[in-house]
Amino acid sequence: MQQPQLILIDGSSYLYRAFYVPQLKRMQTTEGQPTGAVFGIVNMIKSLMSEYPDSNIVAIFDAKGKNFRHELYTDYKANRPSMPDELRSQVEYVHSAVQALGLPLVAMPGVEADDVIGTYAKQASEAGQSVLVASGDKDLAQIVNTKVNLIDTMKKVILDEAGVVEKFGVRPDQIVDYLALMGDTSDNVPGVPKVGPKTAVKWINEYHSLDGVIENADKIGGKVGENLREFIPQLPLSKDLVTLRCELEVEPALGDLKQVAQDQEKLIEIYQTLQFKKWLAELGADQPASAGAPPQDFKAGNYQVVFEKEEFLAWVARLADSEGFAFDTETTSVNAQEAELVGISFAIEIGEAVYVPVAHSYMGAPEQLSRDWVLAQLKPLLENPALPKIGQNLKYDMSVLANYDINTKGVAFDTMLESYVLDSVSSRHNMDALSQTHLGHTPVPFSDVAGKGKAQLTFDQVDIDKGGHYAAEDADVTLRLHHVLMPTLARQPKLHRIFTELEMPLVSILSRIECNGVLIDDNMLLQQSQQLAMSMQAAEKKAYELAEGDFNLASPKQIQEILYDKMGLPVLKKTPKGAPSTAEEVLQELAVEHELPRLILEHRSLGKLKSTYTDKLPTMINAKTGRVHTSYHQAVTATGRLSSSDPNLQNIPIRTQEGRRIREAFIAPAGCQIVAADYSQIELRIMAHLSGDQALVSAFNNNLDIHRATAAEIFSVELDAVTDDQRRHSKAVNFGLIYGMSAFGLAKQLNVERKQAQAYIDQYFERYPGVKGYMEDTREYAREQGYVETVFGRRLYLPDINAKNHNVRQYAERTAINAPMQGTAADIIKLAMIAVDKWVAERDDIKMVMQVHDELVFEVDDASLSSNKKTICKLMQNVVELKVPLLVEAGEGSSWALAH
DNA sequence: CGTCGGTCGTAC
DNA sequence: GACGTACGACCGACGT
Repeated sequence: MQQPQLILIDGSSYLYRAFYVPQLKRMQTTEGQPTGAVFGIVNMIKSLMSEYPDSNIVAIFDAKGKNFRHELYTDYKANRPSMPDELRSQVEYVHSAVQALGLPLVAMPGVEADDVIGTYAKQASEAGQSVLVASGDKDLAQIVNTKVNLIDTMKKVILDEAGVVEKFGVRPDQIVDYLALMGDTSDNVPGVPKVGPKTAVKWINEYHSLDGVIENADKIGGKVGENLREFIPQLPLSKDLVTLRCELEVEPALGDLKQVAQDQEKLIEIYQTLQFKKWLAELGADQPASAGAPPQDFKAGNYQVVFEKEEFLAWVARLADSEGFAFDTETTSVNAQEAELVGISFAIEIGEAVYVPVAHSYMGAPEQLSRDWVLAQLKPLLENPALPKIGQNLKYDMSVLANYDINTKGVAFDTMLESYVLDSVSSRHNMDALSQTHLGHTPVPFSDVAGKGKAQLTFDQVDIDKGGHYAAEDADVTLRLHHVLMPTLARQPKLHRIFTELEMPLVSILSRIECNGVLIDDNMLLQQSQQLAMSMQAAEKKAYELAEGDFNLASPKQIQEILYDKMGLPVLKKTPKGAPSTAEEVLQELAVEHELPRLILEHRSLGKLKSTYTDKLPTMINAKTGRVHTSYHQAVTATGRLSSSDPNLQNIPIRTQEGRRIREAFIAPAGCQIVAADYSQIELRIMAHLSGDQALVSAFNNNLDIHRATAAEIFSVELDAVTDDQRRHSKAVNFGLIYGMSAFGLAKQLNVERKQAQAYIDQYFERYPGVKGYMEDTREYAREQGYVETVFGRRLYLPDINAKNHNVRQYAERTAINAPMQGTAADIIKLAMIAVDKWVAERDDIKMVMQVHDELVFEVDDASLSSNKKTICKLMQNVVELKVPLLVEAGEGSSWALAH
């Protein structure tokens, strides 16, 4: 059968099968919504569609509720557990996906999917059509004939009549008899005890049918014979149960089943929700349009490479006369601190760009203009604040140029940040992605020019013509992106202000902070590493003794085997995947009773400190500067925070004694002190401002200890009667509120009954009704607008806020609560950095060296320590006026640890 | 031998 | 299932 005219998919059978495929079982979205069954079914349908493009494909599912078989036999499917929640939550998606793929979806109440399939197959084959039934269910073998075949797509085998005989040992018309004899444990259909496939086939081949077997029951000896005779009265019922009803009045009628075109938008929506990235890419929708600008035609540009002085000077003149230009540096490294400039490209008009190579050094490379000479010509332009520069991730180019003593000014438009401010959530902001979405153009990939993997060349080894085209295209694409994104941004005044007054000024500041770097005492860290190694060895040795064997203390899987399988400790909690959890809190619980989990915990925390911090940080010290230069990322987080990497300086330990020692290695050079200034309770203050809640506002206005004040309210006691425990519990409530925590989460955090946690929350909302109202309003606003905003108007889209799925929607709701507070805090510290930097720029006795979300860290000369500290606090506190004051606490010391 | 997803743990 | 935002180490499965 080449191309069957009709394909009938047994949706329900695949639903279960896909769900239980081990590889698919683990699939879920980042929010924890399982997706494997949807993936499996959609994958199967897609492959059928591509294999049989000319066939009419229809999907049939079981309808909800009981069917006629339950009436025939009350115990029908009685053994079957109800559908697991992880599968139930996917059914809705499967149905939408099937329909979005263009397939008619049939689900008839009162009968099973198999009956409907049987009926359609019969009608179609009698009308002369060839039919292919896609199912993993053996029951359907009974409807196979010359026109109707069965396919098991998971195993890729087509069963015709001969195939059925080969697989089951009986003909299709004997399948019901065969099934009746065996029974079916999963459906709870009774059969003859001790009769399985082998015996059933033997009997049917001997006596041709169930009736034949029954007639000859006396001739069969042994225990099975006895069983057969005993169960003969049951067999007609069993046969009835396994026989498909192929004479149904089906709705819709066969003639009305017509596969239609895919609904791309709907598919994209589903794939986005379920995070099926590969398929999004197939639909060209992996980068959703945020600016809504129609992709323009991208005509190949006029790209040149410049080798001659005169030609270059002509370009310099043009750049100087322009009203702004896009540029891009090409270098030897993605790390700006280590990067050497290889070339630089410019674009003034769309479609025209030039590349100036200055340091390509492969064998046979043509002679180029000298780097120093080129930079000397460019320096006045690049440092001219009145000449606007456009770039993609300009911080990188600025940092590279800074190492050639060029202090880039007029850093006006960064396309990465234009995109980020427009939509921080649903898009990525790298140039290739932006070009794809907004220009409908795929730039030459870097790997095409430089290769990939081990064989990847640094740009100085890249052929000048190839590299020149690549580099010129980058400048051109950047300019084009700017022309698309900036007008969109300009139409939204609040976002435009965030961009021009917050994000763009920050670019130079971050470049400077990175360039400053921070001084690290590597000897101190190496010593700590050695101590940690010794402690770890000791823990390891004891653990092996207790476990009576060696195992990897760092492997959750092996710990699982030892603790739960070998030692039989109780499983207190499972991971989302169903494996017994070895997470910190679980082991902590077990550690009360047992030594081994305590040792594992100890080993784990020591190992974490060692590998992530004390071993790693010394390797990150730049050989030239002797300092550590992190990268701050300005277009990563959904809320507007910065992130830090290579190394991440925003998660250096502080909460535990041993961890805190790492901060002792963050030091000031001789003659300087570290000053750390952090906003006190900034997110709660923002909550007070946003909600306007009287009690909360007045608590801050009276400069109360906020957790104590909360405790006084929740527990209805006087401020000075608050116990330590009450304060601790209130602190958790305050944090929980910021994160949109539930009673369950709070209970877990505090190790109290859920009821008690709920009582705290209820009491809180009663005492702070403004907060309650604010949270309700925020959810409502998010549902209506599809986004939430910070105080300054930074926008955060919540595409899932109206999702059907409970989990997904709740996740979006928590984000809606948290984002305005976290985002406003991020905006405020960015403003503070701008204010502080303006002041710092005019002095040489202070440097900004780190930002950690609500904290700024400086190196300050001893001489001007106390006055500078005061100024920092003043600048940070007064950067914005809210309904409550901002409080900044600053400390000083020879190390970061001491500055707290 | 590299890539990638899952899990865990650090920060605010 | 259940607390928001990140980065990164390690493990183990998988593919070249």
